[in-house]
Amino acid sequence: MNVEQANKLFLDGILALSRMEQQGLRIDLDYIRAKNSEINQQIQSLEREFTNSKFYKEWEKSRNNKTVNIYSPVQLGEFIYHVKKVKINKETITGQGSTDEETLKQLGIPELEILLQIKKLKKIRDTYLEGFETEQVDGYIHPVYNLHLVKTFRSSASNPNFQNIPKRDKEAMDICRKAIYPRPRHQLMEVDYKQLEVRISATYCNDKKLIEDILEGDMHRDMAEKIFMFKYNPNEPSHKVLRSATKNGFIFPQFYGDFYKNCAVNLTVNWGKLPRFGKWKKGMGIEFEKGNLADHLIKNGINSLDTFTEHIKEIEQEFWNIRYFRYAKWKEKWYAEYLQNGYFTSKTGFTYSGLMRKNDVMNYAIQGSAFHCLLWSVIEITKAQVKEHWDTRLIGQIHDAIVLDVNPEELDHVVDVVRCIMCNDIRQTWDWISVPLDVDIEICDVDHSWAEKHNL
DNA sequence: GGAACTCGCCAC
DNA sequence: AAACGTGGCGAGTTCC
Repeated sequence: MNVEQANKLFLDGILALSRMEQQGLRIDLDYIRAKNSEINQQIQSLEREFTNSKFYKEWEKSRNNKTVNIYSPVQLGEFIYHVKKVKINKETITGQGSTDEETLKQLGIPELEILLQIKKLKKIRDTYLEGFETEQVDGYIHPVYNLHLVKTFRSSASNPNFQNIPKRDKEAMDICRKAIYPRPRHQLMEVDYKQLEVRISATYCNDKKLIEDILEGDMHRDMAEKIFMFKYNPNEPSHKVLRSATKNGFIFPQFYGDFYKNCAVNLTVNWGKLPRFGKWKKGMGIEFEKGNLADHLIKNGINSLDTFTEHIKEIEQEFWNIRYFRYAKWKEKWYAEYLQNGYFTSKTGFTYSGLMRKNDVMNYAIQGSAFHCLLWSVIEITKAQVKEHWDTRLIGQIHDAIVLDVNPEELDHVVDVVRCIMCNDIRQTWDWISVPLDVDIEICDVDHSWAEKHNL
C-alpha cells in the first residue's frame, strides 16, 4: 500500500471514530455514586487500620513532626530504604528505591498489604468511577479517539480512556464494568481479533513455522513443556498455569524484543512465586502436580534463579535460531534496511522515520499495521451501519477489538456482517495479509452491564 | 499558582 | 552494546 492509501485510511478512520465518539456509552450514575460511597467507607476503615499499625507509628516518628502522606512514593521510599535500611532490589528510572506493588509485596510486611489494598480501591474510584462521572453528559460518556498522537500510528483514547478499563483483576473488572450499560433494551457485544499482532508479524516475516503454529499449533504449550520440563496434560490445572506463565512471561516479551534474563525473572519470581535470591528449597513456589514448583525444578537440576536463567538462555537461542529462524532473519533484514535508509514503510503505507532503537524498528510497523486492520474494519462496519440503517451502533474500539451496542433483533445479521468484514472482506481488499484472520465474539444479555460478558 | 516532572498502574 | 513496545491519567512533587 502507498501513502495515499494511508492518508485515506486515516481520513475515513477519523470520521468513523468521531461517529463512535458522538454515539457514546451509557453509564449507570446511581450505581457509580452508590459504589463510590461504599469504596469511601472501605478506604476510611482501611486507612484507620493502617494508621493504627506499628509500621505507621514508626514511619510517623521517623519524620520528626512532619506529616506523613501514606500515598507518597517518595516518603514511603525514604522510610523503607533510608530509615529501615531495606536493601534495594529494584530501582525506578531515576535510581530511587522502587515502591511499586511487586516490590512492596516481596518485603513481606503485613501492613503494606493494607496499603496496597487501599491504593487499588483508590485507583478504581479516582481513575474509573469518578472519571466516568466527570465526563458524563446526560448519562453517557463520549471517549475521544485520536489518530495523531501515537508514534506507531495506532490510536489512543481519552476523556475518559476507554482503552484501559480493568479486565484481568476480577474485583476491579467487576466494579468498573458494572458501570457501563447498553442503551435500554439493547445488549453490549465485543469482537476481538484473535492473536492479531502475531498474525500480522507472520505476514511481515513469512515464517512457515510461525504460520503453522498460529493455524494449528500451540506455541505456548510447546514452550511451556521445554521451559518447565514436563509433558502437558490439559486436565492438570497446574499445567494450565504454567502455560499462561509461558505465554505472558516468555512468548509475548520475546516477540517484543525482551531477553532471557528478564524472562527468567518473569517466569519464576512473578509467575512461579519463587524467591529471586538464594537457593530454592522444597515446598517453595506455586503448586505443581502433587508438590510445588521448586520440588519439580530441583528434581530436574535447577535450584535457583541463576541456574534457571542459564536454562532460559538456551531456550531463547533455540526459539530464535531454530524454531523461528526465518522470523529472526526477517528482523535482521528489516533493521538493516532501516539503518540504510533512515526510515521504513509499513505494509499499510505509513512511513516511520527518525531515531529508533532496534526493538522499535521491529515493533512499530507490526503494532501499527495490526491496528490498521481494526481501523479498516471499523470504517467498513460503520458504512454497513449507515447504509442498512442499523439501530445497532459501534461504540468503542480497543486496538484489536470493537464494542457494539446491539439491537437484539439485528443481532444475527450484525454478527454475520461483522465477521464477514473482519475476516473475509479485509483480505480481499488488502491482499498483502497472507495469514487468515479470525475473531472471538463475546456478548452481554439485554440490559446487562459490561461486566457480564459471555461467549456468543 | 501553574507547568512539568516522577511514580505507579490500567489496557492492548 | 543493549536489554519488551504503545498509550492515558491520578497523585505527589519540584521548578519557576
